[in-house]
Amino acid sequence: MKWSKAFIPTLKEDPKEAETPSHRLLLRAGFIRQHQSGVYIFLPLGWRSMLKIMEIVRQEMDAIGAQEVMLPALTSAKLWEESGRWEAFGDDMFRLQDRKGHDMALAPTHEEIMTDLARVYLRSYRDLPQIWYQMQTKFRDEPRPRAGILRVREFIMKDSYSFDATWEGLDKSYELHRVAYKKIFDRCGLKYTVVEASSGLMGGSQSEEFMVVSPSGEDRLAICENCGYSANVEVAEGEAAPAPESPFKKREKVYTPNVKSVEEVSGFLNVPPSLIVKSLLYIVGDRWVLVLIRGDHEVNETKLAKVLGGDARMATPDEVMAKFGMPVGFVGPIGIEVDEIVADKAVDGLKGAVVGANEEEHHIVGVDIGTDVKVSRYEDLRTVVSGDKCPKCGAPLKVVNAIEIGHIFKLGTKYSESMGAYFMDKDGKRKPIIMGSYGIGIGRIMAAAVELYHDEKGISWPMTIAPYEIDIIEIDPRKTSEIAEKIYKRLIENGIDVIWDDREATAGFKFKDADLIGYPLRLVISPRKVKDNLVELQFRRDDTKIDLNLETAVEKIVDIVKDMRQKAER
RNA sequence: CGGGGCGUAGCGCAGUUUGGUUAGCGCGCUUGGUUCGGGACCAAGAGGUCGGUGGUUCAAAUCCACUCGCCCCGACCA
Repeated sequence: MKWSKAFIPTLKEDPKEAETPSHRLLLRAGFIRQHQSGVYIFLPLGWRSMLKIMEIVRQEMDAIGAQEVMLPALTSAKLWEESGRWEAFGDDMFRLQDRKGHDMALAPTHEEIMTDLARVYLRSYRDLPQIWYQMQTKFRDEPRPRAGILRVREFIMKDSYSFDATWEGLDKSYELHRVAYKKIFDRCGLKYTVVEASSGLMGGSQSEEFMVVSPSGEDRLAICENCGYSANVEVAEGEAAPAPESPFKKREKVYTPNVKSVEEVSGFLNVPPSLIVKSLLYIVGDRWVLVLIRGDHEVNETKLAKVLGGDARMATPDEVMAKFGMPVGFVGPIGIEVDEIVADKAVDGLKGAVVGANEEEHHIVGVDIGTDVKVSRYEDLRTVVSGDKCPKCGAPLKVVNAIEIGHIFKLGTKYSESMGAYFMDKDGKRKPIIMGSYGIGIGRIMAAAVELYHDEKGISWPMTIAPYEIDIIEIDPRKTSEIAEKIYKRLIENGIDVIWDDREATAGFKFKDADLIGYPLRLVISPRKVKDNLVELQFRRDDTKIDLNLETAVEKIVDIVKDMRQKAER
């Protein structure tokens, strides 16, 4: 591509709406443009990178025997009603009606459509296993799109689905995906971790996420730098640091006027939050459950749902007032009449703790949880925090932000059963197809790469997903265009993705653009060096430069590009 | 949905508090010339429903009401 003919609208100044690096740089470098909140246009450079990512994904999916299809984005409400997700998706689903008044949805994911296909054609164990995938636009009406293309309402996802006759088969399909995903992300040049994830309430037995650690990410991971343990905080385990010794040796009720929150209690009584026990009321069906957790900890709703059941919900202040006649801030475990008291493990054995007195304006100090409170069971109910001990090796855990770029998931028979996807097994019995689903966010790979590889000057792409591999910069096009064109053509002949900056502009201008966009290589052609029969090759990543002899430059560059394509594969 | 911020030329902003000529500045754009290894210089130009609607006023970018859109924090959530 000649730059003079290209549509690459770079911006000299930062767009004010962009804060995260990938958002800011992708806008500035002319990769994307916003159309509305959470909806983006991919400009030529951005689309080239997206296509390269998709091609890597395609190659690795095909390599495990997966077959590409293209499903509709415009889907009938009927299928969603069958699986129960017409309701379950709620406001996250974009809905519309056709002229006849039929309900439809813009698909947020494709389990239902795939299952619908499978139930018609996969009738025998002889038809299994199958892996089908597609790359297409998904629609989710996110309550709050953010960070450019990191969280959007319209996005391209690779989603694949496996169909197996046996659970061992599912394990195999899952493992194939896990290996393929590693190859994909390696080839995209990303640094990532694979973490245990929540299998939620879907009844799935296993689920892992592929995460790129980045301050811009929305997910949070607990990682152990000592033994490599890593998990999404939704499911991560860890042992809390013990609370310090309490100043309260004797159990007594104290007057705490207008002091409700943990912070206020901590300040008023001059006691660390870890010695305060929060008492939270949950309603499970028609039962009231009191949940105890340390003041410096947060309840983990995913874990709680596992312990109490999926329908558990926190009681509203009004409900608490109606049943117990006091504000939530003064609820406590002593003398309260509930159906069960469940405590987090970190509360076990706590001595000299501070709890609500079940009486307005009062707390009780010096409480020994084991003896003073009737706890029916201690469970892991809290979200781990930095500094907790690793469950595997005991070293301190770190909690970091991360971008989820892929998720693999053993679905089991949820969809096949609800939608009637059964096959006839060897033994003549009719059985539900065992499914897995596996997603990759194509745009998120692009954004994650920018988050990972950028500096104050701009982006620095991995060779494999750069929009162009090399940028030929002419310092003075009037004097060197013949040489530049010859090299340009020969690089193209050798399969190199090259852009030739033939614009009438100063050298500095071209360098700034090149730095911003982040081409891995630059070939600088200047009259000065050409006189000595030389051209200069510059590397974006480490800002090094080497001189190449004009005669052998092309061969050398081809070797280097090929080498760098490999290196991204690690 | 709660809290905060913003909307003035393609982009970034000033002007709004205290209403008053023809709404400015930088970048970008056009034309001509000079430059040519890190976002060049000189000269001349083009470009605006001041997000929208309604109101107050002799007079509104500026005051009032409503409304639309965008960003950030939180809540929610595949």
